[in-house]
Amino acid sequence: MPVPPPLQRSRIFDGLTDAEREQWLGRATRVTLKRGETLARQGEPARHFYLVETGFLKVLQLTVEGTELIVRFVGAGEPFGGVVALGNAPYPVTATATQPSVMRAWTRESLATLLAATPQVSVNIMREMAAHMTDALTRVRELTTARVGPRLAQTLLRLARQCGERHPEGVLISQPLTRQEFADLTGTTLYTVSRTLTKWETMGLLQTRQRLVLLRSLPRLEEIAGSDED
Amino acid sequence: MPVPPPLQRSRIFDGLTDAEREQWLGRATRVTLKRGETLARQGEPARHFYLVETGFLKVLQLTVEGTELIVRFVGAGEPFGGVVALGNAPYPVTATATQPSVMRAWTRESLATLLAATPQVSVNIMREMAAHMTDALTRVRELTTARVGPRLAQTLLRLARQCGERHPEGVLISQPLTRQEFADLTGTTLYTVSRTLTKWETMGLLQTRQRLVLLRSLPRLEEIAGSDED
DNA sequence: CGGCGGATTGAGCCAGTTCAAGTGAAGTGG
DNA sequence: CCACTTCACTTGAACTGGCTCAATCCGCCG
Repeated sequence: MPVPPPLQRSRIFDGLTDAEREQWLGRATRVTLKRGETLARQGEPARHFYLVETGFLKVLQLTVEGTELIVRFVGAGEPFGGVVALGNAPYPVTATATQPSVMRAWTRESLATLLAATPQVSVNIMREMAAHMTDALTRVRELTTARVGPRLAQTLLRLARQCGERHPEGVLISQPLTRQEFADLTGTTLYTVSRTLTKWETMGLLQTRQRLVLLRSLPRLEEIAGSDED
Repeated sequence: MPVPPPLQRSRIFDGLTDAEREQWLGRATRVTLKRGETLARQGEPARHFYLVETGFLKVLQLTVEGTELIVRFVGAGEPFGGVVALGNAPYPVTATATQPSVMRAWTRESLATLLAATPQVSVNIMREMAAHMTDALTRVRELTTARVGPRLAQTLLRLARQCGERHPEGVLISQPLTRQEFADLTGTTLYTVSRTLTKWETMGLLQTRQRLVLLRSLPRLEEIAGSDED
């Protein structure tokens, strides 16, 4: 069986030989998720390590009071649950499929065995974690300093990086997101998002059609993101 | 030579035999820092992995514009630079001693060798990272939802956990911090911090003397931290 | 068609920022 | 030992970004 392309390219397997990659994939089981199904629930024991083969996950953190924080999105080739599956901590977040998705899953035991054989993968997992850490700190810094405008611009640019698709007239954010979700990601209200996006649309910076956003001028958005005005 | 107590207890060495611990410490060099000296600078190649033997580090992230974010404090027994020393990424943060400090340092090469011998340590390092990740996400969530009062209370409680000292009348935050630093940690201004702390002082929740803060009622601070009022 | 989830837009308001002035404690150098 | 500077903190007063609430609109689906 040929290895599916998105998994071939996964940065998790950087530095491995094809044989080693095969060895990993051979030990994995397949999990399919319908749109809206939950892969892992915050607080449950972390029994598996996952890699997205196709589809998209939304990672949430919930508070005791019920407010939720969108932590990140996980696309094809990206891992989920790497750290916790090794220790025996529960999942610190909830992961839900935002579209029909196929995952590869490894049990804690397989993971431990495979990591012992190919320790390079733990370095790769740590690198991913470090990147997420940097992202989280960037969000903290933005929230403490920047105004809403620049923050929203940053959010759009980050999403473009995470799930952007080339498009004749710019970059399309391929995930359909509601104004509320943009607001959650940016740390504001859906009203302010609506007003700001409308303003930018009239300025020709972007275009929205329903829940999709097409960025038409990355440079000007970057300019806004870096300034302290909007 | 006996192993110094703070390193004995370090969670980084959880699950290791005494012999393995000795093996780690035997490969480490000692670095001493004066107050204000910088151990690692953001952007420089990460050549070492460190463990604090005595003292205290302040970890900062700097933006291109020069604003700085206090990421966390690192006390005795805690590691610094764990992830990046494995990949070959540069340090994503700057670490400065806030008091005279002694560090244990391992080169990338030693680290790789030792981790191969005692893989449990990588699990421990990942666990630390996961904890920091959770902290960062908690900060993000607070910044997007909570008012200043609860956030400041959370900051005080977090500091108490990170560097609190038992004291006859409560818990003393052992690090001297300016109002500006509290403001940076909380995501507000030094003026608001000053006003809020003054108010809480008159309510008997805490006491400040110069740059030190003594928390006199953790339960009431937790109550404020969890509410959406102040 | 009506119902429903999402988006827009207007108006008012307030938490918290900003600016400004003043106090006090800790250095520093003559 | 005392003037002078510096740094941290407090407090008052005014301003405002963006939140809140409410009304309305739009597109989709059964």
